[in-house]
Formats: sequence, structure tokens, C-alpha cells
Amino acid sequence: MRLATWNINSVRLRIDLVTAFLKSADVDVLCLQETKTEDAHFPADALIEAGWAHHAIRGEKSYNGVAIIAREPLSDSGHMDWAGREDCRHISATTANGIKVHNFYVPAGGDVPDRDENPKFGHKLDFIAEMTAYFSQNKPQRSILVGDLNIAPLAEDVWSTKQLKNVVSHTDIERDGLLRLINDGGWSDVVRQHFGDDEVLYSWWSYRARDWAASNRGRRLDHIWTSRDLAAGVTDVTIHSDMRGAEKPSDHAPVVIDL
DNA sequence: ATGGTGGGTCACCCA
Repeated sequence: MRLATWNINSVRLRIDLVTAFLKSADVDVLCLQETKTEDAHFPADALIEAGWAHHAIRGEKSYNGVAIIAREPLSDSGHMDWAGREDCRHISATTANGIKVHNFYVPAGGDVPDRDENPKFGHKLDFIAEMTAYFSQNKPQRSILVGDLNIAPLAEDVWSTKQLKNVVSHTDIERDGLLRLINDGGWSDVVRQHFGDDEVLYSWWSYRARDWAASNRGRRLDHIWTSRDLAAGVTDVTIHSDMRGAEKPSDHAPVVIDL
């Protein structure tokens, strides 16, 4: 099975890019974040026509929104609410080969890394803490967690760990929190394990650069983790940074694993 | 320290 995660930043604007990617990368299961559309307007027909007929979707107007798109039937689709809100930041479903997939869009957290000054940062920390509590008490098996987690946990996950020390997404409290979620939650960071500790990895490059590729100031915000029983079954990992260079691109690149 | 760009919806919200 080939599974991908991609923050698409409007699935309606980029549906042709999505179907082209599904075909060219030969993806079986695609998890999207920031679909930014209510379910009634989700571009299901284009996906069905392309050969990906099975969808678990959870969207709202303008903001957030997650989806799981598959070639083979999905079952047991559901979601949970996090940090006391009903925003569309989580959806789960079981794939035809019996793997439970959790797809998350963790809050970005605003600009100021202080929960007293900036409620968005508190929301983000609360969200991560709830995920940690949930998976610590419900240890995953035959499961995969993906998404835009909006945290780059390691020094090799950002272009400058020094310059991003106080930038939301790479502060110590976020980095520690995400690593605790991996460790206590029973997950394996199979992308990092595949490439090794020293490889610099990015999945996101800001729109606010004259030339994103030349400056290459990226961060690894998008993650794929497996439950520990599945980790040894990962045979390949690819970050499709070429998609960041597409016409009218998302600011995120797809991350793909073969299992 | 600052401003840089992009998406959604309709004066700003969000990233």
C-alpha cells in the first residue's frame, strides 16, 4: 500500500493537481488537510472519475477540513473533537487492508509563542496534549497517524534551528510535546527513521519567499507515523518537493510511504 | 525589526 499526506490549501482550487499527483505517484490512500470546503462542495466527482472513488471527508466553510481518499473501500469512518472545539481537524477511517488511518490538521498556533498573550498558541498546546493523552490510553496497533502537525520537532527538520528557536512550530515546548506524543502515544516516526538522523528534511516552504527553492528555508511540518507493529513494514519514503514547484502550488509538499 | 504571499469570502479571517 502506498499512502500519502498533503496539506492542499484548498482542494477545490487544486483538484486537478490532486488527481495528477494521485496518478503520477500511484497513490492508494491520500490524506488531505486544509481542504477549506463544506462536504457538499467537496470535488468528489473528479476523484471518482480519476479512479479514487472512496472518500471520508469532514470539512467546513473557509477553514480547516480533512479528507481521506482511497482506491479501495474505506470503513468505520469517524472523527473526534479536540481542545473543546468542533472544527474539522481530525478524521479517521479503516483501509481495505485493515489499517486504521488518523488524519490530523493541528492548529498552526499564531505568531506569539506564549499561551497567555496568544490564545492560538494555547489551543495548539492543548490539542497536542489531548492527542498525547488519548493515544497513551489507546495504544495504536495496525494504525497510521498522518497530517500537518505544524511542528518541526528536530534540528534537522528546519533550515536553522537557531533562527527558529522562538518561532512557532519549532519552540522547545512544541518540539518536546511532539516527541512526547510519538514516544508516549506508541508511534514510530517512520519518515525520519527511513532517512536517518542527519538528513535535513522539509515538507513546507513559505509562500513569502522570492524563490522558495533558492532560499530553501523549509520546515518538516507534515508527518507520517505508524504504530510500532507496522514500522518494520515501511519499504520506501518519498517527499515530493517537486509539487511545491507546480503552477499555483500548495505551500506544502506531499509525503509518501510504501507499506 | 520588518514585510514578504496566498486562499476563502466578501472586510477581513486564516496560514
